[in-house]
Amino acid sequence: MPQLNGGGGDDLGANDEMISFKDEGEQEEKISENSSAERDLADVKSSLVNESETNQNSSSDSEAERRPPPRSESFRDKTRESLEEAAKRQDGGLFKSPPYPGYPFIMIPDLTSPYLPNGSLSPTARTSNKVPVVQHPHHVHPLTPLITYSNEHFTPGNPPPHLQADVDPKTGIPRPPHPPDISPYYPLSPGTVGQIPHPLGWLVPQQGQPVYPITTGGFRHPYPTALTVNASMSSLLSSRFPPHMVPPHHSLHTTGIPHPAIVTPNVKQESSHSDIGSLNSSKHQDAKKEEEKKKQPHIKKPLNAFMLYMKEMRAKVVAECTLKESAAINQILGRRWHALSREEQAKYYELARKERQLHMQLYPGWSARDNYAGNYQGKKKKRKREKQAGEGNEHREYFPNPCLSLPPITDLSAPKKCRARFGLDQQNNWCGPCRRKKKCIRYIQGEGSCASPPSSDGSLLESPPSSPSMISPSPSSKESKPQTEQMQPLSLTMKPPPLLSSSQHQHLSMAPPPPLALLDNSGAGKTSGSAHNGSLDPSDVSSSRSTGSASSRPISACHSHSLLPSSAPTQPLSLVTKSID
DNA sequence: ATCCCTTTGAAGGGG
DNA sequence: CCCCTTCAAAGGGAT
Repeated sequence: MPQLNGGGGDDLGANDEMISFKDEGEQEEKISENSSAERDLADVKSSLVNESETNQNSSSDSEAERRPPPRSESFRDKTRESLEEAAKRQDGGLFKSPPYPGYPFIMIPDLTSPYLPNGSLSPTARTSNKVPVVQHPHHVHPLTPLITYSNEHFTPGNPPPHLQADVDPKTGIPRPPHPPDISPYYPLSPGTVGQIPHPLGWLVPQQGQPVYPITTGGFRHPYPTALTVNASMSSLLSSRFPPHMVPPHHSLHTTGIPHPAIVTPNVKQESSHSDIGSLNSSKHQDAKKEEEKKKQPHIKKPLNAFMLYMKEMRAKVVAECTLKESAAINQILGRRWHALSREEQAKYYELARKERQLHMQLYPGWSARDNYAGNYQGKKKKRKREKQAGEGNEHREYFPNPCLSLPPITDLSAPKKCRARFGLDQQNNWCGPCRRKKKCIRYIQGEGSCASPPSSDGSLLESPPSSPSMISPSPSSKESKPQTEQMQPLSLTMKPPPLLSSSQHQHLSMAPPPPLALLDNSGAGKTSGSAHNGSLDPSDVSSSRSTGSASSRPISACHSHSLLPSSAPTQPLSLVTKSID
């Protein structure tokens, strides 16, 4: 470890990644210290971090490791600290047993450089060289092991015992998180059919062997830590790097398997067409081809935590709600996301972090900007959503789904956050916090329409969790969170549907009360709330995005009516939707 | 055939 | 530094 900075950082350590969780990254560190929640988080993270990392550290000298975004680094360092602590606390140490069930083995690849961008080794070679660590029982691509994410999915063969659980009872085959539904995070271009539809499929070194499998339940596997990642990355680099993007050395290995993130722009068969094309056009086409060549395949952005979560959960939601419309589903997912416990979210954040890291390594030169409309051929135009000022939101009640059955809150009276109410165009009218992407004062306070009735609306079922931050005044409360996971499903499940009314209540009842959250609330306000753990506080997050949340969220409707006690008022209710009444 | 919708998070750019 | 915009997934709906 590069220096753990010692103890100093314990607390902070936890935070680092937390940033993601926190809405603004504000403060809180201090507060959090005490909170057990933090610890939990820290633990989680620690768990996430693989020991290997520590090992790596030793090797850390290599810059490669550091290469990763500063953030990550900081994160690591911090995490390490936290990790260490956690380790002490938990196992006493290393993850003797995998923190997460899914974690089959620990890889301890040799970081030394192979992967480094500079490095030019062939993956295989590297792996071979490297530290053995545990290998996957079955035939896994050598590289695969490197990535600890989860093996489950891939393992065609037999999953490790602990993994068994994930195995689909029916088939007996280890199943991917959400079976059929989930598509690889990075869909491959049509041509690449062979690829595995695994959420993190693109990580898979070779077909069938996804590197980052996601478990159904959520990512239960410990994330390998940078180490593994690096290793995996290196392998990936060598194997998948798009030539153009790849530094010379990397180009060496081309499996030919496109990285999920890489999408060939509509390219599709144009090239072939061109071939076919008449001579006349040949010139033209040639030109085109060349251009295309120039144009690099479209490399997609790495998925963020929420996107990963969506991928994983979408199928469930669809099944539960029978909805198909993505917009509606996404709303639900958004709520569920907020409902997730910190731990759960942490998993996704961690995973996302890794993805970003990997992505960076794979495509060093890539910039999100590259994907902006027009920057690459594939993309057509940007969708600009300029919703006209006020209008947009208000009306927009996009609510197709019965599950969501809540009445769209179309009318003005409906409480909305400034962004929703006024729209982007009229930001002048927004309250300060909204402008800053913070919690809407008006909305919360209840000024005008903003005020909150919404909170009341039961929609909160899920929300409770969402606002955990608010809620939990006491650290202990945090612990309660776990429920959320279980709960989640409930919340959404509305199958009965459309007419849930009575049933809804039931669900509601089932739904986890907002246990955590409500209490604390705002006072602490965002600061405090979020603060405690920093990162995870969903509420903050939501708040940050004043946008939609405030506005009606039909979804919640699914369940119901509000459980929330008025107590919560201060909180942003972002999640709350209008009650059916 | 495209874009929109919807969600959260990340990143880039402008002021 | 703050804020805004765009994109990532996804699939029905709208244009």
